[in-house]
Formats: sequence, structure tokens, C-alpha cells
Amino acid sequence: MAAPQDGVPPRPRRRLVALVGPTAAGKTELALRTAQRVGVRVEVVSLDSRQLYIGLDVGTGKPTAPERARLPHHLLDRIAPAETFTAGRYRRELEELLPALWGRGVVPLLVGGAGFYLRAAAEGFIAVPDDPVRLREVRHGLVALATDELRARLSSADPASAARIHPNDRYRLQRALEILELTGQPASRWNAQFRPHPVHGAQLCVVHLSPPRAVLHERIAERAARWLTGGWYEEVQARLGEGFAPDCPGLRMLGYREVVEWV
RNA sequence: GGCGGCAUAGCCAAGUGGCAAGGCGACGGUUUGCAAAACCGUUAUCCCCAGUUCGAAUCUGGGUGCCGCCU
Repeated sequence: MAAPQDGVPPRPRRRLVALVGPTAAGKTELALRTAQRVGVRVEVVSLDSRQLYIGLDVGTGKPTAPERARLPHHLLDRIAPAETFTAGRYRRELEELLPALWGRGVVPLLVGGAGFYLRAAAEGFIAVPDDPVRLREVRHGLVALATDELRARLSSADPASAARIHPNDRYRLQRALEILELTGQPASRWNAQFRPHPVHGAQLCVVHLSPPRAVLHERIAERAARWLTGGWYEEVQARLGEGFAPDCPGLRMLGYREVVEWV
């Protein structure tokens, strides 16, 4: 990932600030307020795996239209409730998005609670080629297998990974096998060669918000109540009405699962 | 007041004489493309008292509490 440096002298190249913390910690609020005070232009880049869903707004606490009007937000509303996003894809999207922001002189502010996505930004992942068609083929073959079988295959093909992954952790067993099949190299080999690095070598500053647990619980309860009277139920009803299965990834998220049952 | 039913973990809930299922939650851990996820682990003197029995959440008696019906 070479980055030819041309003109553009200003010092704070590629700065990236992350504001992370649990639900209801007050991140959005803080982001909006600080954005107005600091002397630089700030735009929010969502660091939230749930707000990626189109049409699931209320229960994900997605920034409202007025909030978005005050401050531009990125990486919201990318997939349908039936789809799944991944941390790897998040990294790629950041790679595409960030240069445009920096180019306009804005400091991107990553806001959200998805720890794994923060890691995607700060460290990245091994560069396994992911041609969607092949990936689908490979997966198709693997999901059909019993966990025992996955385990057996992995321990003979990639013992190092097999030793590291819990025997019941079907998902990771499968992924390790997937990497092997996709690349011909064991996952353990890829991991050994991997060097973590922030997106585009950005200078990343992470701010953690961690209010006391009691305060958090109270706020979460208060917020859930507000959402329920604020159209959450109707939102779920609408999505189901559009034909999304009650057990599709978007509707299986914490909170949504319960509302779906209620509907 | 009378009759009947129920009382098991924070919540839901199996279990009718032999060391108290399970689910959700909570808490702790792990984590290299699901991450508010997944996986692993922890989480109960079975409402109280007395009795029967080698042994009781389970049987008996008496309390207490809740629910329903009746006067």
C-alpha cells in the first residue's frame, strides 16, 4: 500500500480519531458537540455493525435525519436485513472512503461500539482473496459438513490452527478451512506473516467512553422504552411485511429478536 | 369467609422418592472477514416449619404468599 506523497504540505495528514464505547454511552451526542467546537472539519464515520442495516433505524439508534444534517455521517445503511456485513469489508470500505475525506481536509471521526470494526481500522486482517463466486462455492461445501468433520479436516490439514481454535467453534473452524481452500495456504501460515497496520497508515487516536455500569443500564432501559413508543414495533412489522424472514441476520440482532417475537 | 389451583436461580421452565434438565439474562474468558456475534466457563440449602423415609423439590400436616371461582 504505497502512498506517493505529493504537494499538500499541511501537517496533520491522515489523522483519524475514534470515539468508542458501549451502547448508550452518549457517543453520538458527544460527537455532535465536539464537532462544533474543535477548529477542524469533522465528519462521522460510523463504527457500528448494526447501523449498516437499511430499514432498521429505530432499534439501532441510528443518527436521525436532523443529526445527519448537522454533521455528515458515513458508512450507514449499506445492506438489507437479510445480508451480513463483515469486518473485512468494513476495512475495505474505510480504505475507499477515507482518502476522500482527508482530501477535503476533514478529520474522520469513527463513532460506534463495534470493537472488532475498530480493530479492522487499526490493524486490518490477512489479505485473503475473496472472489465472491469462489467464496460462495467453498462455503457451500463447508456449511454442509458436521462439526466433527470440520474439526477432523482442519487438524490434518492445518494442525496449528486446529490447536488454536476451540473444537466446538464451528464458525472459526470453517473459516480456517475456507482460507486453506481459497488460497492453498493454511490460515496459520497467513497469520504468521500478517503485520497489523492502520488503514492507509493513518495516525489513529482512540477515545474510550465508559460510563459506570449502573448509569448505562438505566440509560439503556430508558432508551429502549423510548424506541418502543417511537416506532420500533412498527418498523419491525414493516420489514416483516416486506418479506424479510424473522430469523434473518438483521432481525436476529439483540433487541430486534425480542421485538420480532412480540410482533 | 368457603372451595380449588399454584409456589424450583434475576426471568421463563423441566423434574411425582435416589447427588436439581434446559432456555434467556448476568458475570468471567477466548477471539485474525458473523463481533451488540460466535465459542468456552461460572451462576439454586427447590417459600417456611414439623413429620414419614436409609433417602423428599417430589409424600403427610401446619403456616405464609399469589391466582381463580363462589357467598
